[in-house]
Amino acid sequence: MKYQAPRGTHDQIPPGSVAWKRLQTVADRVFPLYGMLPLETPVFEHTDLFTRSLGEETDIVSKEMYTFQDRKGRSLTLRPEGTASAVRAYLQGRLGEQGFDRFYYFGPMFRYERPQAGRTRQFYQIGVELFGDAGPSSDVEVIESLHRFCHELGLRGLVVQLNSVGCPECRGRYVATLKSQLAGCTDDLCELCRHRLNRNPLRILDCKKAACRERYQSLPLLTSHLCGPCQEHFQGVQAGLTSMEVPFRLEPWLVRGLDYYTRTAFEVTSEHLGAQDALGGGGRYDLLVEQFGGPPTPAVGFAAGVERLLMVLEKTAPEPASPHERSVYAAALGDRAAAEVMGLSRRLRDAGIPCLVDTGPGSLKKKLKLSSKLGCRATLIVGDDEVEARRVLVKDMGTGEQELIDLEGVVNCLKEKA
RNA sequence: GCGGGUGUAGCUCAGCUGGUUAGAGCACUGGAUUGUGAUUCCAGGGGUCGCGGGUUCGAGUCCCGUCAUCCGCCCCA
Repeated sequence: MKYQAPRGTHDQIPPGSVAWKRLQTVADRVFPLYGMLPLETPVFEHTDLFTRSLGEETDIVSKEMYTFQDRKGRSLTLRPEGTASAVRAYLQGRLGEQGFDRFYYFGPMFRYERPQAGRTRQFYQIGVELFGDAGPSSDVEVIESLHRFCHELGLRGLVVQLNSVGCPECRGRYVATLKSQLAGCTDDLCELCRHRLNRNPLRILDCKKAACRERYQSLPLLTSHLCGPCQEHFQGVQAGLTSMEVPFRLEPWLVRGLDYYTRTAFEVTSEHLGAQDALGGGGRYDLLVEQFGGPPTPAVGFAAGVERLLMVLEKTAPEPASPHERSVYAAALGDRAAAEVMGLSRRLRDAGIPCLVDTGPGSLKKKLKLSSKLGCRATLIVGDDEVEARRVLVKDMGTGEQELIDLEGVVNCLKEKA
């Protein structure tokens, strides 16, 4: 074959594309339950939008962005995440002024990384963003919507990992103590952590190396350094989750990678995913809207990885039914039958019954084989005899039983069986 | 960005230290059944051995490069 999809990209093709579409259908049902409305933004934006909101020091900005110049020399970037675009669209469309302040989105994101299990260069996220409410109930709604969505998809046993990263004031004070406490023992830290200590001190808490983790055991927790209002908010989120029966676990070391997060940070992981185990995550970003030049507007949201959700589903959920389980296979034998079958298929579709028409030259054996392989629930057999008698032979592909039905009665017969 | 594994039929893979026409299972096509699938039996089609170069009398097999993929690190969805 001459061409293949670029590195780190994938087609969504049958049979997997059926589950892919189903996930979108579930999303379209679940998120509107929270008053969230669909939001779609361009897949590319001005590069500044991302560098300024995510933070120059983050991995995404420093080494993972698909940045290019257009023909007029403007620097554009394929979006690596959805929140920055959502905030931009929220402000540009003056949505807040119209009372639109909760949204959900589904679409591709792009990061230039080395592909591996659960990581591709183009991947899809489904996410929500809530604007304008500073109170903990928004955090709870966002987290509960993610939990409900996963549950509706068929994922079980997921636990939300929860933390608070405070606000600039209390986090700043905490980072200062962190630095002073570690200043004397930088030699004990891994190379990466020494680097982090200067660039992005909070991230050292996230270090996976056993030696570092042990060293950090004795450090004070960020959550015990929260200022009064942040502490109160954090408590409120926990109380809300408890009363909404969303299972969560406090994870004091959880630090989200992007600069814009304030207060609530959370993540959902799965043990079925290997090294890339994050299914979704999010948090509060109370300062981002203002930073973009909008009015002070608190906000909270999450993003989940579509491919990863489906990977876990595939490993844990029962085998999905055939994509054609509701369909009927209409097999015509001969030209006269073909005309009859075409008319019949129209009436079936009018009645909402999916119908695969086969008026080709193959033998009945071949047609039945295909019907069986595709998993159709029934095969309608129409040959010269049936045309003559104004009847259709309806064969149930599960039981093998077949029955001659009046042409006029076929639709009703199949409706009853469905 | 770093380290390692793999690439042979549509799919899953076998192919010993280099040696003649590269195999199996499943799938596909045809037949036993000229109108009956998911079980059986028989026959058949299908391969630039990822791609490019090198070593050799000879390369699927060895070497180099390249592309893709997988696993780990980093990070995240």
